[in-house]
Amino acid sequence: MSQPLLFQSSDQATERITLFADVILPLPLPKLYTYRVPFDMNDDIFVGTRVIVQFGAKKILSCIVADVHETPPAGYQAKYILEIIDEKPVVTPQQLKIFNWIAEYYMCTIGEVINAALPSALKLSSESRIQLHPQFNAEYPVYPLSPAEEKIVFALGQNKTLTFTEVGNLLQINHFHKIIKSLIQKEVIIIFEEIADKYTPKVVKKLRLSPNFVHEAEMLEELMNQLAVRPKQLDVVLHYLQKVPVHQNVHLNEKGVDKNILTSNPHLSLSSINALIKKGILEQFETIVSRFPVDDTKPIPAFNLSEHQIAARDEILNLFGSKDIVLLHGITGSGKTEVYIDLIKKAMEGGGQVLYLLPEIALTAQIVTRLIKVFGNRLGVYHSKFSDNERVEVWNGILSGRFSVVIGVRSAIFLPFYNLSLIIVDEEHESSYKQYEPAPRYNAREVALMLATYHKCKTLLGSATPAVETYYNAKTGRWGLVTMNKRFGQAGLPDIELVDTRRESQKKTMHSHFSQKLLAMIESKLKKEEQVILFQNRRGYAPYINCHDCDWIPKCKNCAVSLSYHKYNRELRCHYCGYHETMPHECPACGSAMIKTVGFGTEKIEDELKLLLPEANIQRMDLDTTRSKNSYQQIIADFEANNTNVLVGTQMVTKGLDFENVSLVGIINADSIINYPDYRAHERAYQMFVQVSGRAGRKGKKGLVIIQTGNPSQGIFQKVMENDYMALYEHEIQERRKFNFPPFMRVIKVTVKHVDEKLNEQAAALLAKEFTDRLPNNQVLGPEVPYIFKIRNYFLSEIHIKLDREHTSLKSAKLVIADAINQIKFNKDFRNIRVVVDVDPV
DNA sequence: AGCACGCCGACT
DNA sequence: GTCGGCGTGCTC
Repeated sequence: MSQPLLFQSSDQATERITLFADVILPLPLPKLYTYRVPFDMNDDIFVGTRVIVQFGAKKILSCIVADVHETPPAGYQAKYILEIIDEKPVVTPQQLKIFNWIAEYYMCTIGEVINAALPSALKLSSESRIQLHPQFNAEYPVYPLSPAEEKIVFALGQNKTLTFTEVGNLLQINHFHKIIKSLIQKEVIIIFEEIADKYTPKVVKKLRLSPNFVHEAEMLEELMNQLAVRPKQLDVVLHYLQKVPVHQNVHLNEKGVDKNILTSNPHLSLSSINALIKKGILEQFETIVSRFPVDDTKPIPAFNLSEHQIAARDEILNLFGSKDIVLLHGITGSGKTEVYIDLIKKAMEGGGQVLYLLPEIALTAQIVTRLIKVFGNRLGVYHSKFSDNERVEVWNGILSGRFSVVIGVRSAIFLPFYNLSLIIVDEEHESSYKQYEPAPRYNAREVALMLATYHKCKTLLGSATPAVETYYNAKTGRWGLVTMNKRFGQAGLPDIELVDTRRESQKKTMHSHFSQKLLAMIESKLKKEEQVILFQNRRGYAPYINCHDCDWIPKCKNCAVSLSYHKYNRELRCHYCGYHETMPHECPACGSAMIKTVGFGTEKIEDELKLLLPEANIQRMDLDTTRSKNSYQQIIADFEANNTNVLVGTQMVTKGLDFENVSLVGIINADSIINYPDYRAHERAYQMFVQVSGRAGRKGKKGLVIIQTGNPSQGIFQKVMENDYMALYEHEIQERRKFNFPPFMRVIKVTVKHVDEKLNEQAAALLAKEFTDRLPNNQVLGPEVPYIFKIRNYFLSEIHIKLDREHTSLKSAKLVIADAINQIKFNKDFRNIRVVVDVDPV
């Protein structure tokens, strides 16, 4: 790693060079801002450190130093940097390069990238607070105060300072701004900005013997004699000495013992412990500890790779000799994870860092536990459900070299690696690697590849069902390709059976959403005490409800969608903006009580199955049941412990989980997965079917998959049942070529939003025309009104630009697009349009 | 992104 | 006649 630039050595400090720093503010601003470095900070300012500046009239913010130079800005007076937060950079030079690349490639600002990249505890921002005016005398106010003002003055007397939100809570009203204004005028209070450090280290209370008793052996002995009359206290000291053998090594006493080890011991009395502290025999102190417990005792256990795994690993290593990127195409259950682990070990032996990316829903406790067993405390985990303090510790742990492997979700690509030697992108085809809202709309897989080129390291992409673009690159020889098509262990691939729900409906053998066949199989598996997973790719109870008499359908008032019915709280809810209302008892349009639900989600499946199989223990796992960290763990633990017989869920049940006792997987409604208006619909459906099927029958037992569909003759099922990825790929790549989709063209989606439908339409049409005129060698499609044409009261139009790389440079095309968008805002009718650019949308 | 300045409707 | 709505423009 290159060292942070020292711009001036301390012995030259007397020369008083005037320095300026260009900083990146964590805001969507198009450029950097230049601040002046106070002379006394000249020796401490480095690229990548955080500094505190005032931005605007009052806001105080932390930002990242991107450059330090001696060029005074022209045309304005630079403000001074107020403070330098970090002694050493928290952002590495490689990161700044990558961040700039992301901003350019995904057409957003560097500030937006920084904002997404830094854990929020590293982003400090001031908050306005009020306190009493130093000259204010509560006994003799100069001006009379209103009751509300009195209340604030009283609270300030107690609390010294208040934030605006605290004032709001205190007065129980929203319009408190004028009250504050009035208090300032009356010179009762003053406003100031306070910036608080958000990262709080974890502190534990510890106990040790007072130094008096350990310096000399006699003292300790004497203490024991003294305590002979206090057997309970003696007991505590003896326990302490057992944990900390001070008599063997005096220096052990310094580190003491965790207080709760003594206090939580049921054989020791709390009051005796406190008495010893009071008497000064024990001394209490605090230390800062890691949130990731250090455990050096675990050796890296050896495990044996199978013949096929060794072959795959060697092939990958061999290909890395000539290629920087290798695709590992391994069927579900072929044991890709062990290959990854082996490669990670090898990379670590060379002293490099490793990044192992997984999609959010695949980063489960199961995989983490497995990796901890191998890598112990050298493994950092970066997950969105982690607290901010934990994220900061991972961030710092990488900077300090404590962690050399990180397993993480897409945002882990932002971490401050300085010496990557391997990146693994598992489930490479997953669309959740792409962030859609807010900017940066990046794809972590693509950023990972760029990260690898900056670090000159290798990338391994892994999937059972690679994205068509990825496979194309591998097949054409640009990237390496390694295939694993044997399942690890004895188990073969599961049997897959189709059930024609349309025919069963005609025969009247459907039990609501369950075919005769599926229901019978569930019952038979449960009888054998085996477990079942049911997959339904839609949460809630029903996607909409409908009045039987007048056809009324409740719609969201902010979005062009019908409201989904959630039964557990009798609520109608919009999945786009969160708007919700209670489920009406009768139709508000005609008064009829005949309201029926249409379609179904996981909640309804769970509900109906409980009626059909009252004996079975059924659990549901979807976004609604896993909102909190523990609920997710609980559902998994219950299923693992066999307390649950049937698990009903969305995509969440399909990834990262291995359950040994699952012998049946049911896909309730395959058609809802296939019939999607998108060029990737088939690819995605195939990936999902294969992924779900992979949950059936691991470890020796052959599993069964039942797919329910109203149209079993569709070609995709044949490919799924025969596990024929190649057929899927060949079909898809031809379609892509024929209709000019990636990888043959680059797609940029431009969405125009406006509260006024007409203006939105006009602006989009104008923009599309501008694109067409200025990008003559490329295809501009639209504007089109999307299926959901209004979200959060904004009307939408979409323009798709397909860039032909043969004729246009991506870079210049993006400049043209950005310029056209800026141009259109000069027209004052269109000043209020919002334009969202999505590069490589998924 | 905030925040301040600035011009048009419903209240004392 | 004022308060206060949020449109618009700026922040080194």
